[in-house]
Amino acid sequence: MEDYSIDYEVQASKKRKVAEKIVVTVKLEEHEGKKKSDLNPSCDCWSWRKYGQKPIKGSPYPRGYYKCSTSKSCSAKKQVEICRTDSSMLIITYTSTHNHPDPNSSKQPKNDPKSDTITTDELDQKNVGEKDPVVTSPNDENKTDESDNFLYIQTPENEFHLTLDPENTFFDQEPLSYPDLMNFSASKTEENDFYDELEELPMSSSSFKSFMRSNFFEERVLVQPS
DNA sequence: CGACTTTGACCTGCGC
DNA sequence: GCGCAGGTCAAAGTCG
Repeated sequence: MEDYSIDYEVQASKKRKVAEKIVVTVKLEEHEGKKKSDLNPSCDCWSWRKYGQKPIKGSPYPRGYYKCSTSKSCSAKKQVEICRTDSSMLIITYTSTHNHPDPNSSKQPKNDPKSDTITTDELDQKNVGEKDPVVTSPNDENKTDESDNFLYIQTPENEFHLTLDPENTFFDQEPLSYPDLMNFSASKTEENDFYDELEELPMSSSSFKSFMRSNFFEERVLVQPS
């Protein structure tokens, strides 16, 4: 996972031309037993409104489409899907940027006493000074985006990847490393073989929803690239 | 009652 | 041009 070049060029996807994409990987398993009441949605600076869901070919899991509901004029969007190789991982793809200030910027404390999670501010602080060459921010000029607070790692596919893992062990356990991600797009045969072994979506859309909300919003612990 | 989710239909881009 | 697949719309339903 080294030597990823930094490039913010517009990505031309296989199916569609997509502007800048930011891909975030979130580990979920820590939260499976938690209740909604235990969650801390405020960890997410933005509110999102779901506007669609589609099954994705080759994936047992549907992809959810969300728009920023903080501001009607905001064009920020995200797509959320479960990692194909590890159902405990979420893959969140952000497209477009927010055109309004962070709604929680004034009320989000540096350290939330009710949460042992790392806030986006903390993430930023931790990331600042990191000498890892793969760490970057795609949005140096426009600091209103939540992307400002994330760790971005760009793959050769011109996508920025952020890994969030409550145990900081993502790369150690490696449910899905960058090389793995690359392999997905590189090897159709292996991909299809893998899909043959996958089962049906193990959860209803509603449980998927709560599962998404709860797990993605609650914890943001930065992985230390090893 | 407002905000949000669900879901089928429709739109659009890409490969053949 | 056609068909497929991803992305979006919008009406209806749900929830707090």
